[in-house]
Amino acid sequence: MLTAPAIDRESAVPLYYQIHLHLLHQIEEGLLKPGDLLPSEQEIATRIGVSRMTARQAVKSLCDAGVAYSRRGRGTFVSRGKQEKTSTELLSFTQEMNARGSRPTSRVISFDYVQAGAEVATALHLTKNTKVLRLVRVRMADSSPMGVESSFLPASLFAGLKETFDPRTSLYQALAKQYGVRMVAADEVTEVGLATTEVANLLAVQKGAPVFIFKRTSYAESQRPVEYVQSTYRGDRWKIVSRLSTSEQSGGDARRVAGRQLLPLHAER
Amino acid sequence: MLTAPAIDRESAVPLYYQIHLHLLHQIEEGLLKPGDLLPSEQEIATRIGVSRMTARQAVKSLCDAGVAYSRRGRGTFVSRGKQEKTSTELLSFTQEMNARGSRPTSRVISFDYVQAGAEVATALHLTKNTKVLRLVRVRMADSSPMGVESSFLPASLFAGLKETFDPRTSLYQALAKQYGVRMVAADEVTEVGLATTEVANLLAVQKGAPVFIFKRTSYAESQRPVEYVQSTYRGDRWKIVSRLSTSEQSGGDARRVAGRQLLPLHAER
DNA sequence: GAGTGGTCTAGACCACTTT
DNA sequence: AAGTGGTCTAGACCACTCG
Repeated sequence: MLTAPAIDRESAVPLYYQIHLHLLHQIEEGLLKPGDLLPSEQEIATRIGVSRMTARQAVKSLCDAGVAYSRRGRGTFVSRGKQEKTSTELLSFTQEMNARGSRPTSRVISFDYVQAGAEVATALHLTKNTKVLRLVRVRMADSSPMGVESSFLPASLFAGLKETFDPRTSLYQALAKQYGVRMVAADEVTEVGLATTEVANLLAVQKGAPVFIFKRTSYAESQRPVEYVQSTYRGDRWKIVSRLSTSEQSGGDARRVAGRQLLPLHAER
Repeated sequence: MLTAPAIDRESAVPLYYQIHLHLLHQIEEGLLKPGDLLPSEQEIATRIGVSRMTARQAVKSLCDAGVAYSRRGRGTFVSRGKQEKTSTELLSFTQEMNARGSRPTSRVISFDYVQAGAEVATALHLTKNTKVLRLVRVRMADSSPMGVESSFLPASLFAGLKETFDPRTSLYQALAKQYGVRMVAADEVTEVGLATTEVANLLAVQKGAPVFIFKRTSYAESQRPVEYVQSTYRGDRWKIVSRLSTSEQSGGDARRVAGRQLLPLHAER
């Protein structure tokens, strides 16, 4: 009933993406339920008055997002699973907490220059003892501590950052605005560990409590590593939610991760 | 030098995918290094003699795989990072270990019918106490225990499986062959925990050692949940490696996971 | 046989980046 | 101004699935 009026050819938003959003909206509203058949590419094309390639691009982007999946000769179906909010967000603490209605805050523990140790130097492709800027923050949700994050940045790349940056604000925004540095990729390693005495005090847990340990190296324009972050998050407050889907391309057993979320746990025990 | 001869128009392999493999090969061979510019879509099209849309599809599929990334007005660049083997495999214990040259084996602890508890019943959309088939295995690499996996399957869906299935072989292959059941998606939750006495004995670690806890629900044709797996993996032997890339589509701060691997750790401490 | 998604063509215009 | 990727068109043939 509201297929045609939902599309605006004058809009700056690409047609295929308008169709994408339109279908996604119908799924979120429950008009299309998991397992339901989406309109065929041909039907979308004729109903909305676009070429089939454009309709196809819209459907393809839904599949890429893990919201639907296609079967040759049969059609495209709505995937099952929590379509809670956007499903491909990840790991930005502030965004994540805002999306869940908690108030994210940070307590700055330290913001200073230190010499790179072996691990930091390797990650940032520096030589040991090179000067790096260190920012240690306790991440809190509604004044309850959730994790500790230590960020390391090459001091040479961001001259003056320590003087101009307010460590209570967004580091990523500051890097983009002041230095034109945009992150394009990151490698992240997740391990498990036990809370040390120091971390236990900061996070208000028992020493020896299980914790997530994240180590992330972020790259600008995929060339130079510009940030290394070590994070320790409370194991009793977080879980990682992944949505996996089988890879169709060129058959086989490979899988890919369609979406992933780091979620707070219900408070227990 | 070997652009044209690498493409075979008579092959059943799609043109765009042949081009994808061709470029990937050049990257793996080091002819194209991280940060290097790929040939433009127009150049690929004219050099190989395909339409630009086909060349574009090849480049797009490389970007989808996290191997490259595009910048409007500038070009498409090779991503940095480990292109070790295929980068989008995940979590199939047997594959993972084979790829790393370890010999994967399993020790079957139990293979029996049990009544679904609350957690299993919820995950499989059954009522509590429904009969389910349970398969508990210790996963080993070179005879060293790496994790414990408990699989639960609705008994009603797989009548006779207990009698015909050899629990030392691949469960997924058996489901596909005997019941025509193919998994299309899965939801996975990763938590951290401490080894219980029972798990500690099976995994040969100290009680209270940190462990990964995976809980995965797999769906057939994205409709019915057909398998629920609880896994406990040694925290001193595994890490999760994720490759993140910024999402381009319609600007914003969202990220997506391009690839993920569960890797064994070097034995330490 | 009718309908579906998968692939492919040969053009086109645009916004953006670099020279 | 030239080159790039982003989008879009209006067709086409194919392999596959289903009734």
